[in-house]
Amino acid sequence: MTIFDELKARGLLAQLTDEEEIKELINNGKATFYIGFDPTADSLHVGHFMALCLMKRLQMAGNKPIALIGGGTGIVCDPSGRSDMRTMMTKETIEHNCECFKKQMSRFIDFSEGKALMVNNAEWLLDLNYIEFLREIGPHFSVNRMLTAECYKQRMEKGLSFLEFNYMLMQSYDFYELFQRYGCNMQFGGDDQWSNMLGGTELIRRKLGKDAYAMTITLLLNSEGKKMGKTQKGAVWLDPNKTSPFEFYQYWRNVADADVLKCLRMLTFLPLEQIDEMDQWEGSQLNQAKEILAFELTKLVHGEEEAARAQESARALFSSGVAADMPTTELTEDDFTDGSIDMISVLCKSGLVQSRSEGRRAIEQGGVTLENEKVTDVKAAYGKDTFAGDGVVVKRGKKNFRKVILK
RNA sequence: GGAUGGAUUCCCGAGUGGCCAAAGGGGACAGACUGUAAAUCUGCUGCAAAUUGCUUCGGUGGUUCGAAUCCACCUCCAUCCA
Repeated sequence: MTIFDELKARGLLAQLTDEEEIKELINNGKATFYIGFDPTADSLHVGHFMALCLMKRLQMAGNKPIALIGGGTGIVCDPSGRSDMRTMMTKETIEHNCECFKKQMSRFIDFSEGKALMVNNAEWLLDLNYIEFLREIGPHFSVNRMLTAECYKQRMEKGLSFLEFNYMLMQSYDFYELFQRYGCNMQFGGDDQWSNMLGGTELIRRKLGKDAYAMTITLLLNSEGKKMGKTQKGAVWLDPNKTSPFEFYQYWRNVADADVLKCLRMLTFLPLEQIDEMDQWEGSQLNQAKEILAFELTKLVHGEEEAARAQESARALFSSGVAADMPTTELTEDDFTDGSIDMISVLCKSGLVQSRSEGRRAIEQGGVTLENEKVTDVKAAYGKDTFAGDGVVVKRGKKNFRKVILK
């Protein structure tokens, strides 16, 4: 199976400028392609993960990836797919974020011996001269055309600043620069980037009379049509300090039935035949598929050892309610008044609840257990001996565990 | 620069002097049912020393016994005109 057919079979491809040409290029390892990453946070998240996988897949097929970090574009905001304006970040923050991105990406992509490149568009964007830019690039963009682009259309309702409006020009200019500097002939990106990407290929054609290609990756949406990789706490990060391997594992372990197969296809490197086989599974058997998904992804991001640990913890927690390896909170002598501590304080200390009110509520609703015993009294209090030795397991709801131990 | 409309709790959105910690919906959280899924049902959703008290309706000041609500100024947003 060629790389192109595989990408297609995995459902990764959304829109392409020229299917035949692109097929030819990537199947023969002749593509030098880039994907842009906006440094909006100090860690990559699941949304970027798919792009990284794609880069890896194409690299394995002999193509050369360029990871473009938006150190320059990050200063303005991309209006695509968002309904309000992003808050502006300081240059220092952006630089810091770029550094973090670099480290994380090196884990996935082989940057040795020029097999891949990482560049920052701050290099050429920051020193641009406004008048020159207008003169060189401005004439090639029609405002009328731009306004018909879906991403701007939506923002016309809510308001769109000139700053954001320029994002397309900058992204197009990036492609133009990369084409000239590194012979970059293809751009990949999220499906919401389509119009920005087309801007680039057109700019190259108009300025240089050469062909360049663009291809978008299907956005990873769940069955409800929402972007995956988001939780109420925010994004699911690839940085283990921001999202622990266990939480990361649990996120995938808990995806809806309807989404498992799609995730397996799009995100893992498991052979398609194996995935097709799982497609036959039904009902509770799908639970196994979820375990596989969670394990595979955790392995890719955090390594096999961490993945195995997360899996073991999860299995133990959900079967017996105890696991060797789980988040632990240490209590000190000071936490005890008159030799005891009340349950609500324990919940707060362990971070299982945000406030005492929330803790009270959780107990009232029967959502709190200590060593698998339901806590029914809001005022329940415990002595030091309860937490001595190996400590106790405190549970809030079904999926929030914490070991609490006396130091 | 001018005119008009607007800013309410995580989000949408009602409230136009006291009965307002603020309707309704969404989301989140907890319980039941399950398979760590979905759907459904129930509860719950500012904080705390918890039948009470404290802080919150863009910001600052004012009127009033009493303000999310009235007045003044300011900030931001949208629409129209230039």
